Amino acid sequence: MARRPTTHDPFNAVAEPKRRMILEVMGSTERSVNELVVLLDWPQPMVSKHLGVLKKVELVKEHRQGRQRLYRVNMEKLKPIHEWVTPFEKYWSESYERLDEVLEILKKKEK
Amino acid sequence: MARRPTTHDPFNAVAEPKRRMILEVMGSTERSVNELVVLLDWPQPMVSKHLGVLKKVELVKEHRQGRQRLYRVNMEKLKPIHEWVTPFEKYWSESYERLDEVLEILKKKEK
DNA sequence: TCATTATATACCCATATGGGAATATGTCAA
DNA sequence: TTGACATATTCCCATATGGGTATATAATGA
Repeated sequence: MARRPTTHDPFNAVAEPKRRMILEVMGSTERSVNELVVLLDWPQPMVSKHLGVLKKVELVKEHRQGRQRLYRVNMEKLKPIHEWVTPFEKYWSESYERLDEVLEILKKKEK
Repeated sequence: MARRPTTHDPFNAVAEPKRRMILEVMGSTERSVNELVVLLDWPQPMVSKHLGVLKKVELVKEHRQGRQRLYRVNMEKLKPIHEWVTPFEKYWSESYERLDEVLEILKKKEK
């Protein structure tokens, strides 16, 4: 089996920095493709293609309006990423690092 | 340019579910390769190869001890992922969704 | 030295990638 | 109908992937 496609899930879709930038730039605002092209200063096909990936994993919702297509971030689909990474957060503090050392020392003393 | 290598950064490394599982299983505990092989019930080369990727992006630290190699999660490298996804969190609550609708209605009324 | 244990590496292959350029589709307005 | 605008799609290619199997490296103990 090869690497899983970028369209397989949000984790893969978001591994590409350009797609993260799109989500950042959009924020909570609905944007047309052209607005994004201007804001990001990328070629239009590039924006469309990345939006296509984001749409397939439902990280963005598309809404047609005349000849424009308006996109907005679907925050729900970012939840799993947040929920996966958050449990590790409790080990980040320096105090925890020190606690860890203390426990190691105590372990050795027990012997 | 092709897709960026899995070893390019933690975002790419963690896009693979098996590598996320390794980090979950390790938690805050130092583990030898064989312990992981037993805990995960995967072929040993598979574990080693995924650990190799995680090591290259420094998501794990390696510590040799006799013929064993002990690995532990390097929580620091997970921070950027947490920090990237967290700002979107404020838009997750239902109340915000409703607020958004209210604002849309107000906008229409202005016209 | 040799056998054993612990781990890493090499080889194979089908598959998707992202960028660029060109072109297609779709929708409006006159 | 025709042209202009907005967006999507197609074609190209070098490159890395993850799984499986086999083998290499490294460290230990007898």
